[in-house]
Amino acid sequence: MVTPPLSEKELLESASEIAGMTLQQIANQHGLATPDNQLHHKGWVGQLLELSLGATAGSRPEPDFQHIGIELKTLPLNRSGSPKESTFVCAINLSNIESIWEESLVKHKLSRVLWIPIEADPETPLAARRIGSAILWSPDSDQESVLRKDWEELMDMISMGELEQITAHQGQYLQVRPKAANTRALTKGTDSEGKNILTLPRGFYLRTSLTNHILKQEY
DNA sequence: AGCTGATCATAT
DNA sequence: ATATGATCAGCT
Repeated sequence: MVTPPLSEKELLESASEIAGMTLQQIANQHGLATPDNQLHHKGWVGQLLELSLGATAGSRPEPDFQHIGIELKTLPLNRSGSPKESTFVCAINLSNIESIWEESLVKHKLSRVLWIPIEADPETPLAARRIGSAILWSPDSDQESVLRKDWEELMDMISMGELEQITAHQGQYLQVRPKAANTRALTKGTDSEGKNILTLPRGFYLRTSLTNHILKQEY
């Protein structure tokens, strides 16, 4: 049982200690078996890192390191060392639509993030993948203005009942995509005539164009 | 090869 | 169903 970090400094020290280690080494420290692949274990790497760094939130809607206000995100890298996947931020509440960026869940979630790069070339077995150097990030003013513009455009459409017209092609850094168990999953929403409907749950995701900048900024 | 739309596991 | 953690896989 890893104790939660009491300060930002403690968290960064812990992250520094695991940099360079393999996922197998971390799993061994916690008596866990490494799955052969991630098809049925898509969240395994993220949960392993939560354990290793003493995150406390579990599945509660709170920052991973609540009292120091930091969110933990793993960042899978391809063989070129660039982000391989988009990053899920949060689900969109379609029955209580946010309208103010400053008060939005997206802004709060992204206010302070500890990114942990992880090797994720499919040719490298999961157990052998190495952990990279952590990056403690907050959006700079340029990044935040793009995020805000994307969020406002997308939320405007949602508030107009135009969710079904939104595609993942929209947004420079933020995009809207399904966030559901499958296409049969439903949540409450509103159509363009203001009528209540059931629709596919959606979430906000960060494009790799942003996470790639965050990675490169460090060098 | 990168991207979008679809999907997987677990806890509450 | 919604929150957490994400990656899969077919299409362009």
